[in-house]
Amino acid sequence: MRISRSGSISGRGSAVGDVADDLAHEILTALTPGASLPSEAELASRYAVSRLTIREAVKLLAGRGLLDIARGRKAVVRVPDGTAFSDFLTSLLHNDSKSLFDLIEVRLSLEVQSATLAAKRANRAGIAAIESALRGMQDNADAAIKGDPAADRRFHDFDVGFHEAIALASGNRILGYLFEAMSTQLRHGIQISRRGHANRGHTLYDTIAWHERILEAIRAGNARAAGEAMRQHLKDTENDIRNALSNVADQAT
Amino acid sequence: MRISRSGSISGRGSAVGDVADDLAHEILTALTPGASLPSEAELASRYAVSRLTIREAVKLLAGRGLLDIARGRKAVVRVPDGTAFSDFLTSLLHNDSKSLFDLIEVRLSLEVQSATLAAKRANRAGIAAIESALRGMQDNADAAIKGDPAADRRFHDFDVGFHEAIALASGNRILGYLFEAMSTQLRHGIQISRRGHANRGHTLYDTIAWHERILEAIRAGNARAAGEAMRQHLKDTENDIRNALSNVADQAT
DNA sequence: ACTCCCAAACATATCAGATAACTTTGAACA
DNA sequence: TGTTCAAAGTTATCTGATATGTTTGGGAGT
Repeated sequence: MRISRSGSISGRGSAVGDVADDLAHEILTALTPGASLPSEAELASRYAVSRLTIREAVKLLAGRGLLDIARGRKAVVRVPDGTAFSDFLTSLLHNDSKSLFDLIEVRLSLEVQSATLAAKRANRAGIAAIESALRGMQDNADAAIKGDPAADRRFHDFDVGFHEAIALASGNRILGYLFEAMSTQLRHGIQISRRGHANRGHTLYDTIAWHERILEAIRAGNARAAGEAMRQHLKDTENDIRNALSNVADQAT
Repeated sequence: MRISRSGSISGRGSAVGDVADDLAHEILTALTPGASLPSEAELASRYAVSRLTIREAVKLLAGRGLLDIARGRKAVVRVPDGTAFSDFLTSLLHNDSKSLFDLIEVRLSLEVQSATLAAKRANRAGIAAIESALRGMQDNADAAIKGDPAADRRFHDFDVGFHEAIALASGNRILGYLFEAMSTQLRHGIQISRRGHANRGHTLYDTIAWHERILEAIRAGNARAAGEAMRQHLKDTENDIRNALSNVADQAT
């Protein structure tokens, strides 16, 4: 079986491919996320193929991220998210550290654009979401610095949430999905970066200060300033990650 | 079955998931693209499961774009490309025209970065590839303008090839994959854009002129100028697409 | 009436064995 | 040497059966 350029599963003479194509089309056009597919038995009789063929087609679509499968339950149409892209990245990155920095480069570009667009387009709700994430960081900073691991994790989650809120406020759905996928992949890198923070004497308050600056620019509708602040913030983060990685390398030798 | 955050297929209690995870790991670490997987029968005995279980796991990985399957042949490890991401985009875009412009926005950001990085990093071979694509456009422009459809298609292909060569010359593999995936999705939009060209009195030579400017900046190692030229070129393209779409809408009414 | 629990119905997960159809390979033949 | 073709290898699909998880509706107990 071949996956064709159009994204369809070439099913010339392949029952599984035909069924998968048809199901994919139906999922994308007629079904809403959260809806259930008919049972395997019903699909089998509808397409006049065996249950096995249906199962393989459904597996194929699950692999593409269109369906969630669980034992005892019908297959459920998946809410679109960045997972498929994240899987794609996983297939490319493996353990390559160059790929990590490639990814950071791409993220920088996309987040700068997110901030720029957010400054132009964010509505009240979008700005409120960004503010709320920032407040979460502020509320947990003290405890995190004192060594409370739960607060530390909350701080980190709000940090990611801040960036995600900006991606969403950009009004560009694709940016949102890409952010989600990349942030999954970067989670490891970010943890390294926070160790880097400690090494460089950064404090969580520095991070907060950067975020405040970004938020302020977005609130003021200053697209250029928002993008530039984001760029500098991420450049900082990138440097931290580089330092942390070289420290790890040093300790290894 | 669930797809977990790490991109692995959660196989808690699921034979298919376990096998798929293990195979995926082996594919990514031990096998090179083009290599064949063992036969289903051999895998079945290796994992001590039935052939069916192997088949479903393989289907899952094929859906994720890791394997190519064909009847009568062993499954082949796929050369990484943008297809998985392209499929992902397909599941998001369907027929939404807003999504098309979302995509154009993202592409602009990524291609500007590609041009910027290419100016910094492109080696002789990379620049030669860009030049070669540009030459292809120049060689086909006259015939294309005179109405030769084959030359017109070649011109278009070289146009895409020019942008792809820049993405590759950026030295960032992820940018290359993303470009490939997005260009598949944008093919339709680009065709509309070329109709827009005609409407706005643009000529293919204008396109060539833009490309020459971009190439010159890359050759000179002027990152800022390369990025800016690319940005303006794509802004132009975006406007053409907008005009073409509104023309289509006008004709429809 | 209301709540809790459990068994039956439903649905997926996996196995086993068999046939069909396609690809590759190597030996026989011209 | 080159071509043909049959056999072996491999995937594609079907049928039918068992195991295991989920949902649901009715009955027991309060």
